[in-house]
Amino acid sequence: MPELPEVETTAALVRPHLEGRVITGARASWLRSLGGPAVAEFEASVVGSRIAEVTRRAKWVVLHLERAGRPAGSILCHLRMTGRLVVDAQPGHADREGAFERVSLGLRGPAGGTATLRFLDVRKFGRFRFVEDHLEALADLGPEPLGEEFTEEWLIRALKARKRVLKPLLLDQTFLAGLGNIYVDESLFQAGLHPERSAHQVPKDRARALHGAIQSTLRQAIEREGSSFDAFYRTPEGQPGSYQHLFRVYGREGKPCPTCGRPIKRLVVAQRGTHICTRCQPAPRAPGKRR
DNA sequence: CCTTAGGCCTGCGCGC
DNA sequence: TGCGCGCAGGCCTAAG
Repeated sequence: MPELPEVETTAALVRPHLEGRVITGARASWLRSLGGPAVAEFEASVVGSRIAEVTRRAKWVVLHLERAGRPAGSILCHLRMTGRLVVDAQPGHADREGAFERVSLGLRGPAGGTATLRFLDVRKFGRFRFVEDHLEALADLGPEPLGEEFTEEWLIRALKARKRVLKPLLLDQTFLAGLGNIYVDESLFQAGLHPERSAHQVPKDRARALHGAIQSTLRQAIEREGSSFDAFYRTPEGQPGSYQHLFRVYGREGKPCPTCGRPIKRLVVAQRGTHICTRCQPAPRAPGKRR
């Protein structure tokens, strides 16, 4: 559950269980998840801090920490492919999911109640790390697609300035932060753009369409709490998101295009499975080839 | 600057 | 049923 809408959903769902609680302990069973430091070092950085606020930036969940009312660094969590955050009211019950726990934090509430934040991650690509300065750590990210900076004019100029293939550019988090494979495919379809077009050749009206497509796709996905494919990967509350039912092209190879009825094609662009309607998203003219 | 291949990991579904 | 293969929502690195 790893693109912007799924991360937004995750942050919203853990927020009420985390804000205001104090970290009383830390454990890690997969060291790479911590992204560098040893467990003891990580523990020393976070234990005793209070989680003041839970926010999202791009595909990162940010736990803002405080000590004695002053900022004391952040925990940055990236779910990558299979990461999940769950909060248990009762610490440490060993169920099926327990096997995939990589990091956990013991928590104490203002009223004294305890809980456990668990970072679960089947494939171990995700990260759960402490940083002193989250702004510095995330400085390379591009604008938020639902933020103020991301305007039609910004996108028109930004596309014009880049000589890159459209899909990998949209997946590049330093260009625009938060899109992944699913929402890029869905947005390009909605905008009528072929994923292999050159960014600088996208006409203004298509760029405007893309801007609208990205925002509406993400907003609708957030409304439906993201996309969930199988029974295992779910929101922290155990409920699947439902946006997958609204996919127009992603994962729909061979099924009819919702607009024209032609079968959806699957191709590989920049090593990523890519889904398009060849009629609604016409291919770019091959270089050197006329009419 | 850009692009591609490989690596990181595990589990699932498919065809044989 | 079992086995090998290809696939997966991400992203970093090295090399061309």
